[in-house]
Amino acid sequence: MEEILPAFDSAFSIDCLIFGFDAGELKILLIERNEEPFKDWLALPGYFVKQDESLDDAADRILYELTGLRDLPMKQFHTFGEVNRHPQGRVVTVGYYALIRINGQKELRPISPYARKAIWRSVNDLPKLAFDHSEIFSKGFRIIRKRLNYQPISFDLLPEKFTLTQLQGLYEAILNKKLDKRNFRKKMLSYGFLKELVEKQKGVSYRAAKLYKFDRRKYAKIFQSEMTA
Amino acid sequence: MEEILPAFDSAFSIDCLIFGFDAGELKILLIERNEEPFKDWLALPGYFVKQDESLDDAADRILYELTGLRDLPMKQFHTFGEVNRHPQGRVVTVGYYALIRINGQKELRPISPYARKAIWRSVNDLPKLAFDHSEIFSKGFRIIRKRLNYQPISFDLLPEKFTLTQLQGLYEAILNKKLDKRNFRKKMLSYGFLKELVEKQKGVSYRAAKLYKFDRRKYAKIFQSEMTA
DNA sequence: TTTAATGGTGTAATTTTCACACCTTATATT
DNA sequence: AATATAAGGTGTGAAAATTACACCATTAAA
Repeated sequence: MEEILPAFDSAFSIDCLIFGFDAGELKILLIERNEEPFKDWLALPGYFVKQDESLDDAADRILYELTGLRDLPMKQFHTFGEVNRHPQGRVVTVGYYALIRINGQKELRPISPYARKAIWRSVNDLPKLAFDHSEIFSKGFRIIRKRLNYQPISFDLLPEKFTLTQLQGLYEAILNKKLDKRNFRKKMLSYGFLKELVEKQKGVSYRAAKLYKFDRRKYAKIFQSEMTA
Repeated sequence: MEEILPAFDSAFSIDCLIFGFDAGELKILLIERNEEPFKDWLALPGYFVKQDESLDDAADRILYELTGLRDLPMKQFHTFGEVNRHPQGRVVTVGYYALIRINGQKELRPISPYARKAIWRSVNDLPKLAFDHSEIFSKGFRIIRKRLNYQPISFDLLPEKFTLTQLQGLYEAILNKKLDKRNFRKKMLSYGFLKELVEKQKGVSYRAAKLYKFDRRKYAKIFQSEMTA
């Protein structure tokens, strides 16, 4: 191959915003860095892209190496390219996000030595993060929150079987406001992608709620235009 | 600075999707390449980012050098990172877009020798473009079209004074469907950011239409939440 | 004066959104 | 067994937004 690319001291990286939902709180997955710079700081799971892998592939690999999570349906949300965002050189980073089920995941265990551990932290209680990761988080969260107004995206955050109250709690956590119970239920059910189960909630000390499942088939049919973009 | 970045043969670039509107047609700005690879092909205006400039700064500079257009309010829409998208090495490119007034622009004149000229082409009649630019165009156009459903973004595409019919024609060109005249007018006027002028259209051989101006102040007030994200 | 072309306007039906309160059911406690 | 606790579950009316729909007015050119 001819060498015509500019000879830069630069690289690109991926940073991942992985949202989870647990105990009524929206959480995000962070790693404890085990490498300079920002050794011992909390950071978004992120690392350099290799030369022979696409951004999407890199996002999958990097998330796996740093947290043990695999094959999440991650999507790009923004690319960050300020000149001095990385102390050791020019690094442009592509932000990816996914929304997942916390409890559906086995133990989080970093494979790579660059992360000491991976932990969930409430989005309402985040410390200052390494690099410009606090800003990456803010930007990504804003984008995802807005997206929720146009299309329901949150089913991957819940257990497979869930109650309408759980679903509402999730929406409230993301949008950061109270919703009306009757109107919320009416609207969600009207979409037609919730499948009512015979089964009921168990182990609660009050009236057990009906459980629902998310019907991906119908969801995809309804929102296919949004999904292709 | 310590050298710790991976020593890759790689670079990042910017590609710009500049939309214009003229004679009832939505157009896009292309350059005729004057450099290998893809010499003589049509391409999106795009080039490499320098090491000491941010992505946003690079987008401004590159567009200026290739087309003579300056200081457009460009925004990122997606980053493309397939391994073999560039024949000469690993190049990740960040897509930016803007919507502008074709006639408000002085003559388009590339400053850089990399482009022979810059031309407007109808989006409905695009040839195969250099690199993966055809795909970049498709993806960007889809994203922008969808965005139009949530917020009016198109005033920069029209002359300063415009008729409601022109505005409707623009919406129809972007959304690629017919709209109802009365409903469209009612809705647009209800936003409150169109200022009716006393002046009328001139030089038409039929009843002259009222002219309107876009009130940026009011627009910003109404859509500020969308603009900060 | 006629024609061609676009400008400009209103209403009723439908759908969507929003605000709002009470009885029911399951369990735990006494 | 009775009661207390905690959440489950349900409907209606008002207001707002969306949709469908057709005809006369105005201007300049022929």
